[in-house]
Amino acid sequence: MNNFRLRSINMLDIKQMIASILEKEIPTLDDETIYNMLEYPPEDNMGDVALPCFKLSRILRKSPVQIAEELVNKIPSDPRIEKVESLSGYINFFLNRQEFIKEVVSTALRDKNKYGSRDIGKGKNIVIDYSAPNIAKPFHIGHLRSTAIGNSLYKIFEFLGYNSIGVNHLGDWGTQFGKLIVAYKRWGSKESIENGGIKELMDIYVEFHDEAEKDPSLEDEARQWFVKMEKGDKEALELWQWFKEISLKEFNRVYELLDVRFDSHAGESFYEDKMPPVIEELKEKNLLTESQGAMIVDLEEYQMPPCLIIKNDGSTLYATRDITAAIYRKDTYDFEKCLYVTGAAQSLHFNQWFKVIELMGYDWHDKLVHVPFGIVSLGGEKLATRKGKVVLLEDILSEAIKKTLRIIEEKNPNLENKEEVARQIGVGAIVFSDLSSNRIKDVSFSWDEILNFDGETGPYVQYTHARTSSLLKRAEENVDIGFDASLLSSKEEFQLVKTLYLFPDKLVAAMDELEPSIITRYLVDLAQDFNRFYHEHPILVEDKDLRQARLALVLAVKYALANGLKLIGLNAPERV
RNA sequence: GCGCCUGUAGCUCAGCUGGAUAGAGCAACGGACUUCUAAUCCGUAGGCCAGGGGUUCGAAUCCCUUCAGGCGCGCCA
Repeated sequence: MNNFRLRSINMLDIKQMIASILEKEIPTLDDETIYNMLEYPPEDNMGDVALPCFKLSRILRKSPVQIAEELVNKIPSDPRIEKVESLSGYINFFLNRQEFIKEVVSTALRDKNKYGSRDIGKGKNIVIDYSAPNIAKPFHIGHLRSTAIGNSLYKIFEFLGYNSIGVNHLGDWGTQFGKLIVAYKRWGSKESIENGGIKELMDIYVEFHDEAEKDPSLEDEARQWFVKMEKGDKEALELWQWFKEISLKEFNRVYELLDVRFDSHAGESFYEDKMPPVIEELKEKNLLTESQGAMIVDLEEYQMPPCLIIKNDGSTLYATRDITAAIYRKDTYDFEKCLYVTGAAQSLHFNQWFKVIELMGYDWHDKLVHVPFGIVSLGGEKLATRKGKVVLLEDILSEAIKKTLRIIEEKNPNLENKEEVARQIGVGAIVFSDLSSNRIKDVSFSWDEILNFDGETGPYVQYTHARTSSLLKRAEENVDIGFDASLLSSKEEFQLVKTLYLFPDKLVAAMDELEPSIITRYLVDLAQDFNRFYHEHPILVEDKDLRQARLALVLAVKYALANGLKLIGLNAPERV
């Protein structure tokens, strides 16, 4: 999504600052080019921003070492820069630390819970399709990915000024309901379903598949029930509605725990009556061809298998629904982008129907974006609802909450509202873990790993945030931008500020790459730098000026941690 | 068979718009609580960046190729 890409959005952009100085000294290059050549050096003794001169070598026909040395001497002194050095072909810029610290910390203190936010998406709508569980099937660990990634993207776009529209495209239509009706009539009862909820529905669904292997006529029966649903049969629709209610009740319980909300729940059934005109349109545009009794859009020209629109029995498919839904959403929301947060296994499907939208002549086809993620496996095996091989998300969340409560009882038994804090941290641990590696990687579910609260975890970052709160509460004094930055002179403090400085850029990178894990990992870095600082330097010291300066840094970090946590869908409790 | 994705420390992963000695966490071992919450911090150990070619002043990063794993490839979503 390169059209989201911006240069740094920092008010204080140190690369920009240095690029504009260099531009005057290197007339052959514009500041844009120089800007992109600048990098952050790996070691402290190499300064804070560096320009490798190797590429200049060819243009200027001199050795990189020579170029670096000559340029260093030409660069005029600047109050924002402490010194400039040349080292083996690099020009290393050392910032005026005091000024840099002042600027970065003050910005955070001024912006507070808006720190890092922007209005670059002002007036633009982003539709995000995520979660989308199937009715009557359990909400398992695999569904968490779509939910967590989508929810986080929702918040990131909002924070950067877009108007996000969250859509839960519920899987609430299809032949599986026919199967459920058959199963219910044979093995279910009103009471058992009322009591057992989705677990009971799943059990009879699994039973259906077991029995259907022996008796294939059950499949026909199921299909007939689905046909009845489509024809508006009262009994069928009442059962469907009932299954849906039971499922939604449970889903909502999970969404409540996760703090996830949607702006629309228009699912598959919503598009039932909207498909015929779209099919008509496909016909009019001469895109449909008959093949083996079905209607398809041929995509051979584009090196893809055909996109199936209508089955040979006349019923529609998911591509039909997705095409219809996309057109509906474009009409309804006039989106800048419409994101589909679903598994990587569906890539081909999305490429196919995106192409169909293009062939229909819609110029907004390039605003549709599939946001794929890797699969969750369980001990190396794929999760399969039909086999009953699942780990329910609710079970994982409640285990994590229980564990958190035990830790609180042990470490901080006098904590107020333990239950709520335990929920925030327990759930946070799970969500954080799910958002900590690149979306595309497959993950293997492990109880040990997901219930680990040490190291690079949600509880670690939340704990660090609570530390900042605790310090500020104990201090009981006003912290403002009047602090003396020259007192923050240690390497831990400077390192912490350097990391803090990156926060706004990380948000843009996360949006640009549609990758919440960029924020998750950043928070770990920031928390690590903070904890080192915390360990090394007492904050609540006697000296008022020093205390004020350190508290200002603590508060600035607190804003970044809290805002970052919020953007990946976690709470930031004041006390743990 | 064709296509897409992945392969970095024992494990889980960063780093991939090429740049300075490849970084974290977990696990292991050794340290640090009379002091702001030890869900913390410090140290030790652990790498032919899957293999092989190429491009380049410079490759974990780009290109080609081989291997391994995952996923997909017409009436499920």
